[in-house]
Formats: sequence, structure tokens, C-alpha cells
Amino acid sequence: MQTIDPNSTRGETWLARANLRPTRQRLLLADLLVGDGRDRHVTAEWLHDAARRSGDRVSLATVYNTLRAFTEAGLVQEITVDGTGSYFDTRVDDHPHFYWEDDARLTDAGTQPMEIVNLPAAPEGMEIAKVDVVIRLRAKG
Amino acid sequence: MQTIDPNSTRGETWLARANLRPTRQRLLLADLLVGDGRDRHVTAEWLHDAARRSGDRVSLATVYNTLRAFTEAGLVQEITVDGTGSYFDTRVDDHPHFYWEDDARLTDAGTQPMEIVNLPAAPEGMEIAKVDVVIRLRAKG
DNA sequence: CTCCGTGCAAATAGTTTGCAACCAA
DNA sequence: TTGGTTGCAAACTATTTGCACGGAG
Repeated sequence: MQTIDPNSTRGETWLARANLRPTRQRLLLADLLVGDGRDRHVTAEWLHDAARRSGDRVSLATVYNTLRAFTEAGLVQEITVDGTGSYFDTRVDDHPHFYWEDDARLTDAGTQPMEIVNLPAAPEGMEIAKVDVVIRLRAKG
Repeated sequence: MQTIDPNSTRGETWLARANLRPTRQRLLLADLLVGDGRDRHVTAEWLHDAARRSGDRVSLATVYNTLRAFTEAGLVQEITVDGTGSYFDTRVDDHPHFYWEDDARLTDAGTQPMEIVNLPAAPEGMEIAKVDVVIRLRAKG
């Protein structure tokens, strides 16, 4: 019987699920992303800073490469909301987002499943890969 | 009574509506955008090439500056679909788009008005500025 | 005549890549 | 050992900006 270390297990399992080699850097980033089981929407920049804050050091290029690897493995999904920068979402199903224009933050929108009536049908020979819904918010007033 | 030149009037009117000074470059780009009255989804690159093809010459920087000016004047709306490059849509109301992943093309989706049931409500103190809906298409099979 | 608009080149922001050193299997 | 991974710097792409010239009002 082995003791479970709550600090690293979650990220480790997560990486294993995608057959990604558990290197020091990947474990660190994985734990920052899913260590507490909460969904996250991060930018490469944010994740790089978070790694630093945690004391460890990872190069920015590696953060990008790693996020790309996670995306290709289906562990996260990439969301682009305005030309400058992508967000990576640890929740990978198709769901709507809030984009807070004032502070350039992305969060999940609501909790209830959303439904689109009269969703345009895919043209002949095409199929719908995904429907991106981004609700842009601004301060009222 | 004045004769109406169908080759330039539409773009001219369009610029006038936004109080934008009708320079040679702006008239050219405006006509390429709305000259035939059809809605268009263009990239800066495409518009720059189109200008060239038409014989006239406009610098790429001016194309960018001009598209920015048109956007700020509300003549077009900017749509970002994946990190690389923006599209500018001559139709400015809030409507859904098809994004053809295989050839990186953006078009209007369907003709019927779309409706979203259970659209998440804006959080306290916030209001919904816009709802971006992009339906990603890929070849079936 | 006075500014706004334009062109060019250089700057910028975000992201990717080449290559040598490194490390998990 | 060996091929996948990392770090750094340089390359890249899309876009913006500084500045001198030019044209619209």
C-alpha cells in the first residue's frame, strides 16, 4: 500500500492519461493547472509567472510547447478571444465562456447547459467540429 | 441634378456616413469592401492583395490603419477566430459565423435568426456587450 | 494653410523553432 | 543508450507606430 502525495498525484495521473512523459516541468505545470481540481483558464504568460511564484523555474518556450502538447493530447482546449493571446481551458467539453473585456479575463459562463435554437446546419459535405460561444462582458453604466 | 457613378458612390456614401475623409486609398478599399453591396469577410492581407489586383496600390500599413478606422467608426466589425489574423465583416449586427477550418475562411452562417435558450445572465454589475458565435466546420468523413 | 492621412521602415507582441545539453525509460 | 524534452536565442507572423511627405478641406 502506498501513500498518496496530494501535491503531485493529480497532475501525474492527468499526464499519464495522455501518455505524456512526466518530466519535472510538465508535472509542475500540470499541478498548477489541475492540482486543486478546479477548472482554469490561463494564458502562457500567467502560467509562466505562476511557475515562478511557486519557486520553480521553467522557460517561457517550454510553457508554450507544453501547453501545445497538452492541447494536442486533449487535456486542455485552446480558446482565442481577441487577436492578442490564447487562453487554455482545463475543461474540455464544448461550453460557453464569459470574456471580461475590462480585465481581459476568461471564465466559464453560467452553470446551466445552454441550448441554441435554429443553429445553422452545416453545409453539404461539412460537419460541425465545435461551436464557440463567447459572451463579452463590460462594466454596466 | 447630378449623375451617379455606380463605381464609386457606394463606398463614398459609406465613408460619408462615418465622417471619414474620402481619400483615394479609403475610397478604393471601401469600394472593394462594399462596392457591390454584398457582405464580405476579409483579412488585411486579402484586402491588400485585392487592391493590388485592381491595379491600385496601397501600403499594407494603410490597409491596417484603414480597417482599424472603419472598425472604430462602426462600418465593419472585427472577428477573431484563431490567434493568427483577424477578419473584418462588413455586416455589423450580432450574427453567427461559419469558420471553415480547412481553408481558414469565414462566412455568415445560415439565414434564419438564431436564438440561444438559457443564455447565461451577465454577472452583477456587468452587461453583455456582444455574443460571439463561431461554428467551426470541417470536411465530413 | 493646416491637419489628417499615407508610406516606409522599424518596433512590438505573442508564439514557434533550431540546436546543443539533458534526462526519463 | 536513445529518443523525447528543455532552454536559450533567434526566427516568425500579424499588427502597430514614428516620422517625413502629401493631399483634402
